[in-house]
Parts: sequence; C-alpha cells; structure tokens
Amino acid sequence: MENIKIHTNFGEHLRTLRETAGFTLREVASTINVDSSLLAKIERNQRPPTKQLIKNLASFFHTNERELLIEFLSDQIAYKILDEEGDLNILKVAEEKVSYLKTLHNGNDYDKK
Amino acid sequence: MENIKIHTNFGEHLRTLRETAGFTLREVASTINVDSSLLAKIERNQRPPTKQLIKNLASFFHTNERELLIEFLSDQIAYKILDEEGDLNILKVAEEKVSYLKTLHNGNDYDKK
DNA sequence: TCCATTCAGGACGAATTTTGTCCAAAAGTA
DNA sequence: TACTTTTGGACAAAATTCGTCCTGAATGGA
Repeated sequence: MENIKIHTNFGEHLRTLRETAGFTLREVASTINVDSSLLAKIERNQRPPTKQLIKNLASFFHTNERELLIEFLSDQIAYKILDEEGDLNILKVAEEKVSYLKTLHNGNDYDKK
Repeated sequence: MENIKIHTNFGEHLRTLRETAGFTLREVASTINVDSSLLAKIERNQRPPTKQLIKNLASFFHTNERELLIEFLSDQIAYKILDEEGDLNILKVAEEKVSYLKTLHNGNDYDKK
C-alpha cells in the first residue's frame, strides 16, 4: 500500500514524480538532455515520449522503467479506444489475438516452409 | 454457429471475404477505386487500410462495417502488444483507463472552467 | 508453347506527420 | 519589480505514410 494513486496518465505520473522529487522542468530536462519545453509538453500529454526518453526518465527518478513504459503504452491504447466510442470489444478481441498468437509462437512448427 | 472461423487478422479476413464472394483483386479494387496492388498489400497485412476503405469494403461485401473496423483496430493493438513481449498487462491497464475515463465523461462537470 | 490473367512485391515521389528547438508570453514567487 | 518556471505557438528537418507504377512469378487455358 505504498503509494495510493488513482490511474491518471503518463504525463501526470511524470509530473508527480518530478514534483515529489523536487525538481524543476529545466533541471530534469537538462540532465537528461532534452529541451525543457518538450518535457513540459510530455507532462501535459501534448507530445509522446520516445522510448529512450522513458528510459532516461526512469533512470533519473530511480523508478521502474517497465512500469513507466506500461503507463505510456496503455495510455496510447486507451486514447485510441476512446476515439472509437470507448468500445471495449476492441480490447477484448485484441487480447484474444495476442493470446492466440503467443501460443503459436511457443508451440509448434508454424513457420515451416 | 454460422461461420466458424478461428481468429486470424484483418487481411486474411478480407481475403476470405473476397474469395468466398468470388472476386479477383482487380475487380474489387477497381469498383472501390483503389490500386489493386494496394488492396493486395492490405490483404497481406503489409499496409493498413484507411477507415474510408474499410467502409467501402464493408459496403462492397455487404458485411458489417463496425465488425470489420474492430477486426482492424484490434489487429493494430495486438501487434503493438506483441512488440512488447506480448505483455497483457498493458491491455489490462488500458482497459482500466478507458473504463475510468468513460465514467468521467458520463458523470460530472469535469470540464468546467 | 504462347498468351492472358492474377497476384506479389519493390521503388518511387508527394503528402503528411513527427520531432526537437527556439522564442516569447504567461504565471508564479519573493 | 525582478527573477524563475512553465506554457504554448511557430518552425524546419527528419521520418513516415500513402497511393501508384512497374516488373516478375505463377497459374491456367488453348
């Protein structure tokens, strides 16, 4: 129960991280080598972060990179679904496909020529 | 139990539709006004269809447009997840976010200035 | 074999989108 | 006011997307 935090989104998460740690945008930006304006936009979800940036941010804040990445990727998907009237069927079908495709990869000689 | 069909993907689905109906690529392509080479690529999942194209295809084959769209969108998401080691957590988190954001929209004055 | 048709897929340019930066205005703080 | 931080528009370079064109492989019929 370390950190009760209702789901928000990548940007807010990032901002919380930064403010909790007590840094300004400029400080974080300069040490990970990005324009502070860009970082500001990322925190406001106006620009997507690159994977490398997520990596650098995770390292800067000593937080889990994978978790941060999931936060971002799930955001992307969530907003795409919302674009489609929030139709959760899309996710359900996608999940089935992933599961199915994963069994293929583990399993048998599907790639035989 | 009308049509038993294991999950495949948008392209294969489309190809099945076309072959079942007995059309050549060129025939379909020319009546919906796209290059047949493009349509071929779409059937092989080498190019994504536009929404308008999906619409036209659904109309051409007298099939459900929404269903076809879901087939395509779920594909996109599934492949993205597979890129990420098939981590289904991403989908789980995305779903929570969608649900959460939907309650916001229905509910209260979140947009007040 | 020759011809016709279908499909696969590479290459290309035009159009669009994305990415990071710069700069100025706004907001916040003392 | 003076100073710092954050916001956000504008911009160019880079990357990606989109549709088309063209060649070649495969198939099938006469």
